[in-house]
Amino acid sequence: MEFVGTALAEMTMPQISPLAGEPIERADAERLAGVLKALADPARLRLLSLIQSAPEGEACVCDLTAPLGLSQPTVSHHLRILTEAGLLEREKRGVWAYYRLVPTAIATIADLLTPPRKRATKKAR
Amino acid sequence: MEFVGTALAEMTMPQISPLAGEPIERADAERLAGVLKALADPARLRLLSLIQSAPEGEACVCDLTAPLGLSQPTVSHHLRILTEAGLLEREKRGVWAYYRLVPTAIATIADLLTPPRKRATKKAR
DNA sequence: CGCCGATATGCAGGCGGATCGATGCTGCTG
DNA sequence: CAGCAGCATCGATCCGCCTGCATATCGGCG
Repeated sequence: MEFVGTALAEMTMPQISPLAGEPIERADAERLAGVLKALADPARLRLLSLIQSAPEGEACVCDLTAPLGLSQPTVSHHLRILTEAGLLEREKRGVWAYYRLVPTAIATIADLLTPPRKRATKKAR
Repeated sequence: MEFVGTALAEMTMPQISPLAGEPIERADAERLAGVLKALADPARLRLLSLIQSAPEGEACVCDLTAPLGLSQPTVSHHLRILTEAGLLEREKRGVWAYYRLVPTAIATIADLLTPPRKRATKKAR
């Protein structure tokens, strides 16, 4: 369901802090859980790590299957989930599909989880 | 598996940044994924939120079943998972079991996810 | 001491997800 | 224009997990 892809944006804009202040709504919990579920997999964490540390910050599928020890369809599957979650972006160049991290996606998730050490609205830290 | 409970501490100490710098090892990925998996559930996110926003920052099972709309065994099950993941701590007082957030647990996860905003080693492309 | 209320655990059903092999699709390339 | 290489999709299998019902356990109370 690619609604997950929009979940990050929807939660980012109102800047809700799910784990601070008022109890979160069921819908917010499901959206955040959807994004976290995309992260909560060893293979996908390693994919993000591999792509982030790749030469140009990008990598194609053929570069990722070997380090992971997974079949190409499985890697494509994980990349698809990460992309739909809004964590990766895909660019097709010729025969290759290059994936790279969406700049602030993961940081956004981290901010959503971080409780407000400060009072009301936190700016930066 | 209560090894998950120790996962947070193990990752915290060396202050590894799974999603920054070198590609993470398989073991680190599995540990982090284990903790994230505990978070990646709507019911558990709402539990954390409810407990955090409760009067004394603590709540017993009987206070949580109604807001969640889940059966008591199911709520106990989720609380158990969160506790084993190191996110909650349990205190039995009389007949009641009070749960509260482990102070910096979630913030630790957020820090693990947060890429180095500080230009430590990587160039921020 | 026996009952009741608050939790935890066992058990089972049902659904989602991780994985792989096979297959289809699309650009290169000779 | 064949053939091949890189990816995505499909179908199937296997495993883990969320949930509820039933039951066990433990502490307080009459």
